[in-house]
Amino acid sequence: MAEDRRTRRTRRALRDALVALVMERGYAALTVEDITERADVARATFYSHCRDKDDLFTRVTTELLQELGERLQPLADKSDTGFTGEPLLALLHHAEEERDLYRVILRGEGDGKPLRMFTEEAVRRIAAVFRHRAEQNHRAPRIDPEVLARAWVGEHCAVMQWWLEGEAERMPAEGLAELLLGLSKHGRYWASGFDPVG
Amino acid sequence: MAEDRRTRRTRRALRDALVALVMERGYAALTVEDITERADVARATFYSHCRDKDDLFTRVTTELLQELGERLQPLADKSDTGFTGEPLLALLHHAEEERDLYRVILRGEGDGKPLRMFTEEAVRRIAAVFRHRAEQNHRAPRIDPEVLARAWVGEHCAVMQWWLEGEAERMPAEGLAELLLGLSKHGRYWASGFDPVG
DNA sequence: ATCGTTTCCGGACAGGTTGTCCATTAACGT
DNA sequence: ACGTTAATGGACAACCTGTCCGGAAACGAT
Repeated sequence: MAEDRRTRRTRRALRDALVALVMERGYAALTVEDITERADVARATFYSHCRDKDDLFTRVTTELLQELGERLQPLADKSDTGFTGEPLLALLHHAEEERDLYRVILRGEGDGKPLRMFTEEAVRRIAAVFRHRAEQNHRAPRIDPEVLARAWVGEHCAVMQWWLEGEAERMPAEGLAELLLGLSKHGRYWASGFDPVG
Repeated sequence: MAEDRRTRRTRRALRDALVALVMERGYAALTVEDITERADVARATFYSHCRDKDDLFTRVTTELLQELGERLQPLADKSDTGFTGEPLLALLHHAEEERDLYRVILRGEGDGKPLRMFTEEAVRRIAAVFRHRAEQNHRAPRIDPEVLARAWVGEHCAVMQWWLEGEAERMPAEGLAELLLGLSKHGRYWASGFDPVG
C-alpha cells in the first residue's frame, strides 16, 4: 500500500539523470529521450510520471524543498532570534550534500520556476523572522521586512552560488556562516574595512 | 554606409516583439514564428539576423548593457569612492526606463544567459570598486572583494526586481537608492531596528 | 530618376522533438 | 499463486526548427 518499488526506482533514476545531465549539458539542451536513456527507462514511462521536462524539474525541486523544510523545522522553534547560526548552518550543510542540485537550481536552469520556488519559499521564511523581530523590539524597522527579506535572500543565494561553484576545496560551512552573519549584522562597508562617512 | 534603414527597423521590431511577448507568455512558450509575426517580419528574415531565439535575447541584452555602460562611464570617473549615489541612481533610472526588459532579464528568462551576462558584468564593476577601496584604505578588507561584490549584486538585483515588479506606483528611484545605500553601509540588522549582540 | 546592391519575402524542405496511444510483458504486494 | 499495477517498445500526428531559394521590394549613391 505504501509505494511500489518500481515507481520509486523510476523516479529516483529520472531525478539523478536530470541533475547529472543538466550539469553536463545544461537544461535547455536536454531531450526527454536524453533523460530517459540516461535513467535507463522507456520514454513512455517518463510521461506516466511527469507532464514534461519542466514538470520533472519542478517535482525534484519540491522534494528538495520539503527535505530542507524538515531539517529546519526543529531548529526554527529553538532560536527565537530567527535565522541565525544553526538554521543557516543547516541550510549550508544541506546545500553541500545536494551540491549539484543546488547548483542547478541557483543557476536558474529550467524555466526559472525551480529558482523562483526556492527563493519565494526562502523569502516567506525570512520575512517572518524580520516581522517577528519587529514585534518583540521597541524600535520600528527602518525598512519593510518584505524588502529586507528579499535583500537577505538575494545576497545569500549569490554567495552560496559562488561557494558551491568553486572548483577548489570550499571554505567550511561554518566559516561561510560566520561570513554571512557578519554581512547581515554590519553591512558591506564594514566587511570591506571602510568607514561609512554619511 | 552607416546602416540600412531596413535592418534597423527589423532589429527594433524583433527586439520589441521579444520583450512584449516574454512579458505576456513567458520566454519558454515562445516560437520564432510568434516573434516574427508580432514583429511583422518574415520568419526567414529572422534567421538572417539571429541564429535562434536565445541569440536574439543575447543581442538585446548586450545592447542594453552597452547603453548602461555608456551612462555609467562619465559618473565612474568622478566619484572615487566607487558605486555610491550617482552611479547607483543612474542604474535605477535606466531600469525604470527599460522596465520590461529589466524585468525579463532579472526574472532569469531565456536560457539564463542574459541574467548571467548582467550579473557578471555587475560583479566585475563592483569588485573593482571594492578592490579600489581596499587599496587606498589602511585596513585590509575583512572579506574577499570578489565575494563582497557577489553579495552586493545579489542583494541589489533582488531588491531591484522587487521594485520593478511592483504593481502599484513605485517608490521613487532616489528613495530606493537611499535604502540600498543604507543596507550597504549598516547591514540588515540595523535596517530591521535590531541591536547586534554578537 | 536610374542603377547596382542589399534586404526582405514567402514558400518549401528534411530532421528532430513532443506528447499520446495501445497491446504486451514484467514486477509487485499480499 | 494471483490479481493488480507499472514498465516496455513501437507507432502516430502535430509541431517547431533551421536552411534554402528565386523573385520582389527598398535602399543609398550617383
